[in-house]
Amino acid sequence: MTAQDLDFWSFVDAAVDRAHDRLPGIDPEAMRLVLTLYRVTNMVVYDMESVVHRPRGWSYPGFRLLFTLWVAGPMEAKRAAELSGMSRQAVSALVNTLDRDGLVSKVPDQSDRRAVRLSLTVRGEDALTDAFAAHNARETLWADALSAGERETLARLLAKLGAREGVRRRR
Amino acid sequence: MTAQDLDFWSFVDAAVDRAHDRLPGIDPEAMRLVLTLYRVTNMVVYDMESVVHRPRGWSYPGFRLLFTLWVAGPMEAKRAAELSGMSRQAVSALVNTLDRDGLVSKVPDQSDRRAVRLSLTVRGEDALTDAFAAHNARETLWADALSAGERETLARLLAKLGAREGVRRRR
DNA sequence: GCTAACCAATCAAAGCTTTGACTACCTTGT
DNA sequence: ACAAGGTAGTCAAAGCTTTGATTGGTTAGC
Repeated sequence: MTAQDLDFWSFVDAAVDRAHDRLPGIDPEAMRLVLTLYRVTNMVVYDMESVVHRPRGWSYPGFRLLFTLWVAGPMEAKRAAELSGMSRQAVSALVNTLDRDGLVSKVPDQSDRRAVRLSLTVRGEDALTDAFAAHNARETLWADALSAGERETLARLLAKLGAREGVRRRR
Repeated sequence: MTAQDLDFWSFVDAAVDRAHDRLPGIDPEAMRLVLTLYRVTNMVVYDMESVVHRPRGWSYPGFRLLFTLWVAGPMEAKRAAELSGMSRQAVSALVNTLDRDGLVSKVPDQSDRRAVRLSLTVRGEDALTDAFAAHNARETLWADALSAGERETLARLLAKLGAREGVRRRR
C-alpha cells in the first residue's frame, strides 16, 4: 500500500506502520486504538449532526445541553457543565443561543444571586422529544453494525477506558 | 439514584433509564453505546489536547494535519482533507495558521494551477516528531486501562462500527 | 463588622468547523 | 475554438470551545 492508494480508513494502518518504522520506541497498539476511536466517533457525531440536528436548526452541543436538562431536570449552569462535560464558559455561550431561540429559560437563583437556574421551556421540551426520537433512531442504525453481544462488549470496554484512574478530566 | 447525586458517568445510566421510562419506543442499548463513545472520546481528546498539544502552542486539529503529512508525505489540500477527515474549508483555514507558524509550506501545483501542494517544513517535521512521542506516550497511558486482549477487541469493534455500510460519511 | 479568599458567571480574543457563495482553473463535448 | 459543467481553493458569516481576565456575590477568619 503506497501513499497514493490510501483512503480514510487505510490511513490508520499506514500511520501505524510508518510510525513503527521511523520511531522505534512507539506503542503501535495504543496508537491504533486512539486513532480508530477518534475517527469512529467523529464519523458518528458528524452523521448525527448533519442528519438529525442541523436540519432542525440545532447544533449537537445545543442538543446535548437540552438533553442534559431533560434527563436531570432544572439545574444551575455549573452543574449542567459538569453533567454534560462542557466548560462553564461553553455552557454560558450556548445558553445565550438556546435562550434566544426560546428553548431554555435562565432565571436568577433565589438563594445564591451569583447563580442562574436553567430549565427547558415547553417549546424546548417538545423540540427535544422530537429530536431525540430521530437521534435515537439514528443511533440504532449505527449500533446495528454490531451484534447484541458485540454492542455490550464495546460499551463495557469503552466505559472501562472512561473510568481510567490517573488520567482524569480536569475542567 | 436521584438527579442530585449524578456525576459525569452516572449521568449515562440516568439518561438511559429516564428515556426508557418516558419514551417507550427508544433503543436503550444503542443510546448507551453512542453516549459512552462520545464521552470517552471527548475525555481522551481533551486530555491529549491539554497535556500534549496546547502546552506546545498547537491545537489537536493542527497536530492531526501535520501528522497526516508526516505519514503520507506531501499532498494536495483536498487529499489532506480526505485522509484527515476534515472538510476542505477546515484544512484551508488550518493551513493558514500552520503556514504562518512556519510548520507547513504551501506551494502552487505546477500541473494544476488551482491546486496547492502541502508539505511539512523542516521545523514542522522536528516539532511533529517531538509532539508525537509525547502524544503516543499519553495514548499508552490510556490504553493501559485495558488488557492486551481487550485493546485488540476494542479496536476491532470500533473498526467494525466505522465500516458500517449504509451510514457513510458525506463531505 | 469587615476584610480576604473563594466562587458563579460572563466577557474578550483567538482558533476550529460549518454552510453557502464565489473565483479561478481545468475538462469535456460539440 | 469555445461554451458548459465540474473542480480546487478561498472568503464570509455564524456557532462552539478554549484560555485568561473581570464582575458581582458569598463565606470564613479575625
